[in-house]
Amino acid sequence: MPELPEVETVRTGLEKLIVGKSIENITHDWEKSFPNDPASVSQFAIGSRITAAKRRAKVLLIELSSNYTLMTHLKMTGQLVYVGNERFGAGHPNDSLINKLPDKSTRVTIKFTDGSNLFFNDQRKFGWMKLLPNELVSEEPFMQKVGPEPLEIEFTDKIFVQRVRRRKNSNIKAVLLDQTVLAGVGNIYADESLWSAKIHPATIVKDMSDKQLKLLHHELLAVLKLSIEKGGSTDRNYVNAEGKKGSYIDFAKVFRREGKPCSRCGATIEKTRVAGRGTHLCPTCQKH
DNA sequence: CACTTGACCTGTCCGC
DNA sequence: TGCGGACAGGTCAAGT
Repeated sequence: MPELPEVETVRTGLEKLIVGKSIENITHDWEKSFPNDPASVSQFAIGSRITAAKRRAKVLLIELSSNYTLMTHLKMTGQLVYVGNERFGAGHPNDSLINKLPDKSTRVTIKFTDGSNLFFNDQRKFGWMKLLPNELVSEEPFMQKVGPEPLEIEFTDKIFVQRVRRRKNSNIKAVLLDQTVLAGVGNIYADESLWSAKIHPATIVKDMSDKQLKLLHHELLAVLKLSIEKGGSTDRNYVNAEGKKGSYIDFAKVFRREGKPCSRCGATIEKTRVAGRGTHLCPTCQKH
């Protein structure tokens, strides 16, 4: 669920909430969620200060004053939630998530010297947080092969078309989900952008025109930008760094709207399987 | 090589 | 009510 807009929203929150804080201690309850050498953790994380919160694709890069980075992937159910000292503070009802943490899904707890905490919660344990020297971050296999950031100005429609066409025999949905083609798109924004561009998700790339692909590029950027504006999509688990949900799902045209009318033509939205994923589409607007 | 499928996990929902 | 199975969907490894 956390895709580019969700991870970017978390990043913005972390930048505001934890940059400048010093780490007092880190604990974890699941090895794969925090697979780091304890000696490195005590030497390069404990006692360090958070200097920046960056993002590349769906990966968060929390930089430390020791020139190490806490590289974090939320995968499907990961959450990074900051909890300050005032648990029952203004704007937070007693039953809000931040008053319940840590809970049974808390995998890693980063305690700061001022008594506040950053909790890495992850129900399904697919996510991870690993400590690396800054210079080794770009050496990670994923970072080596991941494609360009779609919202960077250099990512033109020409480059989009060029990169998508490398996968000429695949269906367009699989290509949008391929992180080596472009970074950050997941199931929600693949479905939403294909609806916007009136393209059937199972369309094979070689059967598509440049005009169609350029339109898809345009619609994808619009969808990603709108979602960032709305704080991302909360389908099930996603919350931002303050434990709050995003509202993009209220603006979604097809995702989780199966059985409901298409806002463009009135036909009933369908759910099917494309590229091994649950796929939402309008059977009338999105023809092969 | 290009492309597809299964594994990693837990919680929820649906049918019997 | 309880129980099995399908499903959720990001990424990597293994398969065709």
